[in-house]
Amino acid sequence: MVSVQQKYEHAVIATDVALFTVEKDQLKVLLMKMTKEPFMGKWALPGGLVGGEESVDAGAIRVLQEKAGVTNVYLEQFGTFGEVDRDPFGRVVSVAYFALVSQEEARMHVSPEQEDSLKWVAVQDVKELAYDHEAILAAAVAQLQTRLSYSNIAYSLLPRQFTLTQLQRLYEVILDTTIDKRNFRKRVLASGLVVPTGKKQEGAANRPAALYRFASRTPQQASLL
Amino acid sequence: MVSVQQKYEHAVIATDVALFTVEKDQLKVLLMKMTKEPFMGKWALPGGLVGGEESVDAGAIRVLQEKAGVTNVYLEQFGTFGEVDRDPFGRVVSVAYFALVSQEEARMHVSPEQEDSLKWVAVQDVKELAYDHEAILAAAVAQLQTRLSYSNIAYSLLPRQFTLTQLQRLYEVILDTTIDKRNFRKRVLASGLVVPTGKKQEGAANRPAALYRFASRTPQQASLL
DNA sequence: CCAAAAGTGTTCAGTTTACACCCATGA
DNA sequence: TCATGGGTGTAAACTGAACACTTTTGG
Repeated sequence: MVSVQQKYEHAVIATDVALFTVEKDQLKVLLMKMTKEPFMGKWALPGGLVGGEESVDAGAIRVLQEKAGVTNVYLEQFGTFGEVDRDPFGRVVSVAYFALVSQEEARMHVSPEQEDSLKWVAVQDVKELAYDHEAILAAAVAQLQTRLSYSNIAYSLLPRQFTLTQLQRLYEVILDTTIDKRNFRKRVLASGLVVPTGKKQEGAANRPAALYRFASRTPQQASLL
Repeated sequence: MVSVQQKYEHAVIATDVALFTVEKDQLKVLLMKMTKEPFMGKWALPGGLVGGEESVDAGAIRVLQEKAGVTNVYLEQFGTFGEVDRDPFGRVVSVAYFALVSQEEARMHVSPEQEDSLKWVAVQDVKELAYDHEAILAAAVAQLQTRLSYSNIAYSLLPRQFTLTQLQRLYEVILDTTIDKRNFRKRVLASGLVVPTGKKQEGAANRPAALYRFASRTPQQASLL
């Protein structure tokens, strides 16, 4: 498995992962602070080199585990970035993924005391990332929007049980639109992808909302809207 | 630009390109015959290694030029295939693209006498390709279908001037559906993406068809249907 | 005059949008 | 009792789908 490697100039393969969550009506992405030159102090998407004996997908899963402490999340490859000069360190081609976690998982794995090295940033507030990560992030957001519109992946951004208002806000935040409440509810329930649990939310200073769950928590191509 | 390369195990980057055309009411893809073991005699998508000083996109353009003699075509990256064992030759990660040419260009660059090493095969007749190219081709076709539905890229599969029936057949062949003629014409003309040239086809044993052209021959996101 | 493909409108059903008020709870 | 978000239906506009016959040419 090494015969090629003497004969050609090589590129190193890396993966970068845009890990998203939705919190406080904002789409947020996990960023890490770079500790080495030439990007020292700048923020970047979590990433890492792919090992010689692991698949690229496995590399992305490992990066998520090692850098963000997160496992078992929705993960989707959306593009490969291969400009010669994208990494001043050498010839590195990056295969980019996006991943989704619920707000609870997000908080569980990234503690506030890590804030100096690892933090959740609202996508709209992201400025100046290392490498070509601004372009990668922009592509990740675009892909997330498309995917949300054509699949049930919203399940991976919400707790097991949720209210229809939570679900609606999720769509509004990610797609950056507003949706009519009555029309949204009609369509979501008619789709059959979301079903009532019979339970109600407790403790809010208002009428308690009915709780729903996704009929299936495996990715499928079908629109809620 | 080489500092990384002593420290890690590397993968070699390749690109594979699914070059499509539509001919005789069939979606066809260009295949090459492998001349080396372990795939000698098998057919594969044109592909090649990416050089150390060229971007991955540039590599794909070069592969198209060198292997198929084709330049200046619509080219889109759609996925990266990174299983460890996908290439028995060594650790090769492949960035996959699809490309589109009109039938005239297809014939111009691939002559019938090359048939033993290079040929156009109807996608539905493709069997057993080298490497993981069956999976790559399947993904390419899926991406082509999606893209055709949401953009004007059909322009790159047709001559500059074409009849609406040609355009409709193109959609029917690629999307594998049938479309109502009157509805199709209404929508295409209403879209404004296709405009009449005022000319008519000559020489057919039937009523001559009006010739149309695409208002713009640069890719844009907008649906004809 | 025959074969072949071009060209052309209308109706109906289903879907999408817009829109405003009462309800249940905790503080 | 007030503030907060939960929950509900209908009418109008629009969009998509179905459908058949006449026209023009070459042979």
